[in-house]
Amino acid sequence: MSGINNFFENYLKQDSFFRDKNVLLSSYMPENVIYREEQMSEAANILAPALRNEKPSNLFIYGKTGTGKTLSMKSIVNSMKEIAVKNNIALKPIYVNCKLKRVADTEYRLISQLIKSFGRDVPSTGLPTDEIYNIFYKLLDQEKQVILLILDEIDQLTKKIGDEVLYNLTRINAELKNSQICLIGISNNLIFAENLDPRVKSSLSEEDIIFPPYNALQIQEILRNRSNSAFNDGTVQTGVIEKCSAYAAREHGDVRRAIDLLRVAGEIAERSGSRQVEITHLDAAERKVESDKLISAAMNQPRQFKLVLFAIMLISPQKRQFFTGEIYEIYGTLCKKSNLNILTQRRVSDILAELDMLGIINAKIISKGRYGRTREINLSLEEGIIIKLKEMLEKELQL
DNA sequence: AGGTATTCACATGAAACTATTCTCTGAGTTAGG
DNA sequence: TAACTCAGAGAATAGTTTCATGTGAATACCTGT
Repeated sequence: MSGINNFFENYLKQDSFFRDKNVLLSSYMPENVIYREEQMSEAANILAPALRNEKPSNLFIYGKTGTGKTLSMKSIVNSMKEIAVKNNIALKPIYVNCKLKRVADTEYRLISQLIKSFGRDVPSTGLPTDEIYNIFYKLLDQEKQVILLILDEIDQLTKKIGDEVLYNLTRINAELKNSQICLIGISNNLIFAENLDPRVKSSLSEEDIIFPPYNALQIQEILRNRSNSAFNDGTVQTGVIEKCSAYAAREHGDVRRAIDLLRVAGEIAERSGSRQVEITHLDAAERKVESDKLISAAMNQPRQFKLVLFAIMLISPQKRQFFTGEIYEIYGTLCKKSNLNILTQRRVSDILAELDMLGIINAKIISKGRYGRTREINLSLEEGIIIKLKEMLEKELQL
C-alpha cells in the first residue's frame, strides 16, 4: 500500500477531536444566545408590531465586533418568521451584509442584492440605478407585507458611498401602498451616526440598542458551551478555554475572534498528532490567525499595490525607518524593470496610507522641518511573515 | 537673543478621466414561408 | 416577416491622474539690544 494511502487510512482511524466543527464556524447559529437577553427582548419589543402587520420603528444596533449583534438579530428575526409562517402573516426578513465586496458594497449592488432576495435576478451592471430602484419598488409592492431589512455593517457602506442610499430607503415607505419596510441597521462603529445626514439619522435611529462587550467570564461561558458541542470530551486541556477568553477579553470582548482562535487551535492540534488541544496550540493559532489575516489582506490588493509593498520589503532590511520619497524611487525602478507604468506619487501616497490601515506597515506623519513633511514608515511584521509574504510577492510579480 | 517668515517634501481633497464589463437598442442581414 | 447578429450608446465601477490646497517645524532672515 502506498504511503499516501496509509496516511488516509490512519487519518480515518484516528478519532477526530471534533464532534462537530460547524459549531465553531462564524455561520453557526446556536439555539439560544446567552448574555444578550436584555438586548434581545428590547429588540423583540420594538419589532413585534410587524406581526400585526404594522410597521415597527426603525432600529439601530451599535456594538463592537463580536458582541453578538448579528447573531441576536438573526435569531430574533428567525423566530418571528417562524411565528409568521405558523399564523399566516406576511412578514419578510431580508439580511444583507453591506461589507461583502462585489456583493452589496455599492448602491447599485445593494439594491440588486435586495431584488435577488425576492427571487428575481438583475444584471450586475449596465442598467441605470433608477431602473433598479423601479424594479425594487414594484417587487416590494406586489403584496401586502412587512419587510424587515437588516443591513449589517452599515457603517462600511456609508463610509464608501455616502448616505444617499439610506435616505432613499427611509423614504421608500412613503411611496409604497401595500408593503411597509422596516430598517434595522447594524454598526460596529459607535459614533457612526454622527456624520450622517440629520434627516437620515433621525429616521433611521428611531430606536437604538447598544450591545456592550462581553466580560471575561461571559466569554468563558460562551466558549465552554461551544467547545462542549464542538470537541469530543476530554480533548481540550484545562486552561485553554480560560486563556482563549482572557485573550479575547483583552481585545474588547470579541467572541467571534475567540471562537475562531479555538477552532484554529483545534485544527493545529489535530494535525500535530497531539491527543489534546494544548495551550501551545492556542499560541500557535494566535500567530497563524494573525499572519493569515495580514497575508490574505495583502494578496487581495491590486498589482501596483503589491509592487509598492515589495519595494518596502526591499529597503526594510537595510533601514529601520524610511520615507515616502525613498519608497517611491525604488518602486519606480521596480516598475521599469518589470515594464509596468509608474503610478503618480499621489497614488503611492494613498497606497501607503492603506498599507498603514491594514497594519502591514507602521506609518507616522512627521515634519522634518526645513526638509519637508512626510511619512516615517517601518515595516511592522514579524520576520516569518515577511519572508513568506516576500516569496509570494516575488512569485506573483515575477521579479 | 528673540521673533518672524520661508521653505521643503510631501499630505490631503476634489474632480475628472480611463478601461472594463455589462446592458439595451435598433439597423442590417438572413432564413423560412 | 420573424429571427438573428452586431455595432454603438450608455451605465456602473475600480483604479488612477490632474489640479489645488494644506501643513509642521528646522532654518533663514531680520530686529533691536
